Amino acid sequence: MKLSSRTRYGMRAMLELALEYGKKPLQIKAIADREDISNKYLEQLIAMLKSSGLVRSIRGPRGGYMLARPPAEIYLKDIFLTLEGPITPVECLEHAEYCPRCTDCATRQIWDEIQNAILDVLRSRTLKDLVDESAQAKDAKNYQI
Amino acid sequence: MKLSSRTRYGMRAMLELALEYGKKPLQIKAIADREDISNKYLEQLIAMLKSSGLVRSIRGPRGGYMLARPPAEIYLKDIFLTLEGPITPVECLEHAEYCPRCTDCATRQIWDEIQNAILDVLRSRTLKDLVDESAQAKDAKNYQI
DNA sequence: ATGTAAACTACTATAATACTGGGAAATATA
DNA sequence: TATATTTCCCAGTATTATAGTAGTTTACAT
Repeated sequence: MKLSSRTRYGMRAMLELALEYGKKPLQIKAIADREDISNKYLEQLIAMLKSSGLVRSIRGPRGGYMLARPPAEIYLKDIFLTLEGPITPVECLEHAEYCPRCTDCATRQIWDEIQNAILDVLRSRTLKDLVDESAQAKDAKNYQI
Repeated sequence: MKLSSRTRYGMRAMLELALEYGKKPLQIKAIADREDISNKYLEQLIAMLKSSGLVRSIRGPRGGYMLARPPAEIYLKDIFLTLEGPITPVECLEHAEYCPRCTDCATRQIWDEIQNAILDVLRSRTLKDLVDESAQAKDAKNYQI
């Protein structure tokens, strides 16, 4: 039950874009450097986020990427689903054709609950929440010094 | 975010054992047949469950497997953790050494919440709950006919 | 003694992940 | 218009985990 690097990297990249929202476009290289992610790999992840409509891009010099909408309108669920794919612990949750195993149904309920528990977390938060938390964390750090 | 077959099979096998609790030991072959799981593969899964103390065995003819405790005392969390390993979406949740990425902290909170959401479901249920649900499902089916 | 069933060890195919590399297309700037 | 910059697109690869298979040994009820 580990998260793929795809999703971890992608989520962090989206947070970087959110922190820069309203300013100049952010280049792959800049994000990759800040987040210590392989340039080329990140490029592919951003492509996924772009094709799902979460990110826009500008080509050429001074180009880069930016969020397609304000951070407050981008739910973590959308980022997650784009990168990690559908959250379906078990096949028969999506394709509920005839289930030959009677004992499977009882376990299936559990997988269903888990799926919903995960989705609840991801639906309750937007990128703005992450931005705010980042700012708070930074403040707390500064006070410590 | 898919569940491994290991965990799906294992959970179903445990439910079979729970349904048979207090009766005669259940053989690998019987479970594998009922749940349509590879004999040899299931053998390995049961071995994991045995070494984590959830299952006992009797060798030789008329032997087989049985739950080590009553179904009501076996939490799904224990089965899950045995088969799926620790639920750690992100490394730094377990090994919280110095985290070099400030933006990672905000995302980390999310992974932590997800982890807890999953654990809450798995801690709230025992095998007995699954047995009861199975019985109910069977009843409902009989009424329909 | 015989057959049954668990226990142990080792091997293997497949698929997904996490990359790397090369070039083509767009575009701001000089 | 030339050039440098940056996205875009396509293809290849190493590593790893998963989901098995196979064969042999050990325990034990009859």
